[in-house]
This record gives sequence, structure tokens and C-alpha cells, in this order.
Amino acid sequence: MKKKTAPAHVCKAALSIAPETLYDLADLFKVFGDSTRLRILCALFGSERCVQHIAEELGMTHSAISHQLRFLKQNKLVKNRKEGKTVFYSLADEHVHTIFNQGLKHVLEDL
Amino acid sequence: MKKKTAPAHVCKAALSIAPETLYDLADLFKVFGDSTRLRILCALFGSERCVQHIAEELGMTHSAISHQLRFLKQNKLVKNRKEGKTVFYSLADEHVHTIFNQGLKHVLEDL
DNA sequence: TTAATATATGAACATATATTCATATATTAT
DNA sequence: ATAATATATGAATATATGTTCATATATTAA
Repeated sequence: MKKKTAPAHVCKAALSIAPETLYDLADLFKVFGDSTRLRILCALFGSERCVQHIAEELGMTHSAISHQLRFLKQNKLVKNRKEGKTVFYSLADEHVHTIFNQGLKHVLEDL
Repeated sequence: MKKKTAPAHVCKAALSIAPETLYDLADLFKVFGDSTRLRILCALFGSERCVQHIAEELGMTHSAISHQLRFLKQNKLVKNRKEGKTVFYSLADEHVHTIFNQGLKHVLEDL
């Protein structure tokens, strides 16, 4: 039995993504895949904010927010700076906003 | 104490996202947040494929793939058509590819 | 009909994840 | 020093999720 040959329109580029890269990509999307984290990111779209402020804005404990901020930082979606007792968090780069908006566009078009 | 006024670059649009929309958005990213599903999507980038074919390509059981395809379909990332015994799955629209690539770009730039 | 093939699906299991609680650290004020 | 404030974090708990297994459905062949 002859093996099937790939049709001409097969996208070789897609097939050449390293397995490790795919894991990283899944991890990236996983970070965006939680409404609390999305709400935190939204809160940071305008300007940097401290943990307390975010917690109040979302009506959640600072512990929960702090845990999620750590997660967001580990995944390089946010960065922070310390000023006295308070720590200000902000978006790591504009990619975050771009990815967010790309997804949002898809969601809004599906209504 | 005077309240801080938002700096000029604040994106008001982001603040007005409905909570429900944010949940939908989180759900969308959640779908992309699993390497098996990403691998399935990759397999569909070139052309439509049947369950068996995808299962072989990923070295997984057709049950696992079938479950994930159902999930992908429920979330409108893939569609399918039946031809005799076999069911062919394909990407629902080009947005899927766009979102995938947007994330990939971010991941690759972080190396 | 029976058998074979392709897919779908419910239940069970194991793992992952988000939040809470208690506690720890760090900074500033008194 | 102690107290107050802001944040961080480990452990525990509850929930969510991905895969496997067994079984069901659907189509085609014999």
C-alpha cells in the first residue's frame, strides 16, 4: 500500500514548529485562559497599579491577586517596581495587549 | 487627598469590556492553552484531516483526539464534515491561525 | 444478518489549578 | 523597640481538566 503524499497546499511551516515551542505556546495561552488574570491585565492596560488597588478593583483578596501576579510575572506578561512598601505592576510589553485584542476581536465577532 | 487622574494614554476601551465578554475571552484562550489541542490545530493548518489520521500523527488514541476535537468544535475553532465512515475536521476560520501566530510570535521573540 | 472500521461518548482516574487561610517578609511610622 | 501597612508565600482545599477504558453509534463490506 502506497503512503499518502501530502497535498500541495500543506503548510510546511506549521509542521516545523518545535515540540518545545508548542509547549511554550500552550503555556502562554494558558496564562490568558483565566478570567481573573484577564481582569488583572485589563486593570493594567491603562497604567501601573499596586496589588491593593487591583484587589479592590476586582473585589478579591490581595492574596489571590498576589498569587496571580506572581504567575503573570513568571510568564513575563507583567513586570513590577517597588516604591516603599508598595509594589507597582505593569504590562511587560505591548504584545500582551496585542494578543488580548486579537482574541477579543474573535470573541466579539462570534456574537 | 486628590484622586489620581488617569494618564492620557489610558485605554478606556479596555475598561469597558463586559464581564461576560471577559469570561468568553478566557474560555477562548483556554482552548489554545493545551499542547495537544495546539498540535491538533497545527495538523489542520495545511488541510482537513480525519480523526484517525490526527491520532496517528500525534501518537495518541483516537478517543483522546475525539474528545479534544469535540471541545475544539464546541468552541468553534474547528468544523467537520462527514464522508462515509470518516469525519474530516478543519479549521473553523482564519482567526484561529491568526491567534495562533500572534502567540507564536510572542513566544519566539522571548528566546 | 454479521463483521469490520471510524468515530463518539460517559465514567473513572490522575493531575493541574485557583482560591483561601495562616503566616512570613519588608517597609515605614511612632 | 513595637505597631501598622503592603506584599509574598506555603499548605490545604475544592474544582477543573486531560486521558484512558469500555462501550455505543454509524457506515460499509461480506
